[in-house]
Amino acid sequence: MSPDHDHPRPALTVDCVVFAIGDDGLEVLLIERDHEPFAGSWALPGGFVEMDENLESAARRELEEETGLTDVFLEQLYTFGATDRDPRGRVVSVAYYALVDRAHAHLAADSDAAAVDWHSVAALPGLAFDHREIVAAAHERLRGKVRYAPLGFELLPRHFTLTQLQRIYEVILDSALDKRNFRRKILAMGLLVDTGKLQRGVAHRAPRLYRFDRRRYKQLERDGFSFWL
Amino acid sequence: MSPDHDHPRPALTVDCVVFAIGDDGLEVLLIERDHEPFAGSWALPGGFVEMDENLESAARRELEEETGLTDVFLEQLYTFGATDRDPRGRVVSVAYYALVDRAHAHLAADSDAAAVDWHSVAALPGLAFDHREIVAAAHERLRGKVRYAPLGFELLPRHFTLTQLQRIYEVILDSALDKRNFRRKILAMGLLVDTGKLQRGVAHRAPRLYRFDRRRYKQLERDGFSFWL
DNA sequence: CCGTCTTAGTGTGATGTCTACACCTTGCGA
DNA sequence: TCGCAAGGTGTAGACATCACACTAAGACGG
Repeated sequence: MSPDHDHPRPALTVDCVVFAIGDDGLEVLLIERDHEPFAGSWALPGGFVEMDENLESAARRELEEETGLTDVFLEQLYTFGATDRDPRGRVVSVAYYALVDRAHAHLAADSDAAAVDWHSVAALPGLAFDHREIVAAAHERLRGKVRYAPLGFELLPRHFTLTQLQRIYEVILDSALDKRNFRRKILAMGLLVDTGKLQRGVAHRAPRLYRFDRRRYKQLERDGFSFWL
Repeated sequence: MSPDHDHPRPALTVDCVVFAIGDDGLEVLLIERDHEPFAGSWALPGGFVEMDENLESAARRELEEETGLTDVFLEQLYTFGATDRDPRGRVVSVAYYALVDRAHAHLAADSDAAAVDWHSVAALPGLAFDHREIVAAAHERLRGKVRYAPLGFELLPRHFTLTQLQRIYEVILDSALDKRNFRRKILAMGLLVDTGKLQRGVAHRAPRLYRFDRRRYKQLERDGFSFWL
């Protein structure tokens, strides 16, 4: 029994805005489209939702198929449904954004795409569909949410230095932060654990490595604590 | 040319969580369903998206058809797509939340609904589909966002007293606020204009009426100001 | 092995923000 | 005109934020 058997339905897709921090600041993962429409253009990884999978599963599946990425931080962003956003007809797209550690994200282009690559958010190429608008919405969400949710850690490896973490915030918030104030504040939250290890192989004094204590964060959150940078 | 002509599509609906402040605190507008599934249950106003309307238009249309409400503050909340959320088959729903002034919202039940009425969020009846989950998500969004966006004003008439405004925040944040501190802070933002009028017909000293200066807010926002309560 | 280079790591004082708190004023209605 | 109920107002102490500069340690090259 169909809910509206005599009723035409929009097609439903998911799209993923994958962010990472690179040498050029904030970057987004794009694929080069192989097929029409917009063959040859860069676009967000994504595709049609299957009938037997929920939306987040569809986003994760498409992401893995088109870029090789798995086990990433992924959160629903917004649903885009302008009637003219796809030249093929009515297509509504549920957009997600993901955060990954660029250095540890090993990419694998898929048959549907000619290429997969990182692009600086500050200098995007022309994008297919309304994908530029989707990236802009994701960027804004990231800027807003990074201050009150522990998102920064998702862009780093499990063990990281405070300087690396500070750089994440400086890139996302697009402003310089004071080293001493930053360290004091972030350590005062009690969410970072000193692993006791030092970063090796750098041509200067070796910095301490920390990790984010997710368990403790969830605990504190339940008790009414809120992350604030 | 269909984007996926041989591909089955989920049905697509919109649902609206309409909030207002009533005597019992935060309230939500529900309709009593006339038809199966869930005939007789309370549910959120909503319905199927037409092929030639965008998502927000669909939400506004359904809201007007089922409750009579027009010109409300409306913002997209989240898209719910669990495969089993509708017993009729695969239905994905884009949820919106709306804020209205309960005193000035004149309701008109529609043919699709046996009744339309306000219900305290603290004591909801059993709801159809996953609508309880949707209300919970909307409630959480409202609690979070009311602190950094000027949403409170949407729940009041154009002209309001500071005590009315304070009550809005107390109800939503579920905590008592200090009168002097609240007034100082909210007036310091420079977003309220004293209309020069007084509220009449109350059995005590007549309070001043203010209005929210939307134009000035947009101006300040562009200049990097951010609302904060 | 010594010097140089580069980033790590650390404390304080001044300034602004937040919090807690109590009383007089005003308008209405009895 | 008296009582009632909410309106409207200031200050001091605690706390958080900001600006700011030097020494420490490790790597590398000569």
